Amino acid sequence: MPGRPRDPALDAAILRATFEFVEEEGYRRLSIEGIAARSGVHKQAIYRRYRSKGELVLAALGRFAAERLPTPDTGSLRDDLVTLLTATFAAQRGASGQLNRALAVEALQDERFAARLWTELIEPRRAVVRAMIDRAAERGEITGANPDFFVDLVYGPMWYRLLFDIPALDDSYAARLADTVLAAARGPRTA
Amino acid sequence: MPGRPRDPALDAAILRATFEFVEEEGYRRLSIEGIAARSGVHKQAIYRRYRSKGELVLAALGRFAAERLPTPDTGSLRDDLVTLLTATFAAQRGASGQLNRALAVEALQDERFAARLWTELIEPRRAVVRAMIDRAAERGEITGANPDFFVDLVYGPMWYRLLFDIPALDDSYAARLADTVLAAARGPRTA
DNA sequence: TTTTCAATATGAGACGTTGCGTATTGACAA
DNA sequence: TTGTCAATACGCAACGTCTCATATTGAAAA
Repeated sequence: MPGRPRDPALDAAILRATFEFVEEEGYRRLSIEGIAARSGVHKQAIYRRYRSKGELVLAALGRFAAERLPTPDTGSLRDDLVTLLTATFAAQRGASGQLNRALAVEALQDERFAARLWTELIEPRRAVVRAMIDRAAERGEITGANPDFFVDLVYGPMWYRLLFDIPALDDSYAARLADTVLAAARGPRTA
Repeated sequence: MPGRPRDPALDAAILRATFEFVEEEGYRRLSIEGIAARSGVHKQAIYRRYRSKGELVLAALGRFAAERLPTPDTGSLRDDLVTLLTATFAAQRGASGQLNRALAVEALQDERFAARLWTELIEPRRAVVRAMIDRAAERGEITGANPDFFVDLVYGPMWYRLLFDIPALDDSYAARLADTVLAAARGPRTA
């Protein structure tokens, strides 16, 4: 039962190397063996911790990025959205974007991993937006129909640009998206 | 100069095998060697025609799916959108969806291929929606600001669900999305 | 208290597999 | 004579597994 404990320095070295690697060279060249070589950690030490590259990237993203995203509650749906999206998009322009791309590749090739990604990463972030929408509905700011669908409207364009054109995800894009979601959530002009 | 001409039967066999393969087994197992084995065509015959798996899939999608999408012009933006999205989403639930996923994987790993994909496939489809929006603006149905941004609103959620949950792309999703884009395009309620 | 022992981690290195993309060969069609 | 065809082999990269000797830990035995 006791056994030698895992070296926490290796945990950190692995995640750090993953982060740096993907930031410098993009997802294309990211490989377990590459991370092992870069971090000086043996390949097996990585496989002992993560079953696949996807799990490793998921852990790396959780460690370095997810906690830094805000959970705004300003009293205005638009301000909440702008705050969240500005920070989120800024992260996508850095390592987070590359890691998200990596996760997308893994998810596209493995349905079970896609499910894990959804519940562990995507859904929690959806919940943040859903809560913002719910609060706005309570305040009477919008009509509360289908909050879940509006969440797609928020994150859909982000992933779309994450796939094809990350630099498009700038502050003005965030603001426009916030305005647009707001307009849509308010319902058709002809009440 | 002439030399022996390529066998058109091979062209067809390759594309057909690609189509069937991806439909039955998803993208995960799609490989040039697998397609070669399945179609009875030799690997080199494929490489003679396509430089990479991405180009092959791009060709297959162009051949079997892209031409079947409608270019509606009903006189109503909502009807145009519903018609286009219903047909597009239906295609995504079949082989087109798998092929698009395959293209996404290739694009994520190769910037140059991503650029090709954008200009050859994504942009033409965006143009269809942009044209619909432009016509609506001319009719005074909507305010004509930023048609390109609204195109993101149309295709963003589609790719998002293409990544994580294809079955969600049903007729009701198409209708809701059309309604929502319309509401957003009309601008804020307070004129 | 000291020793022993089972359990686990570590780096090093090798292994078989898959898929990539390239090259060679000889037959064959224009 | 040129380019396609099938067949086959090749080098490369990365995967994921395995064995080995060594190191580190907690618990049990002396």
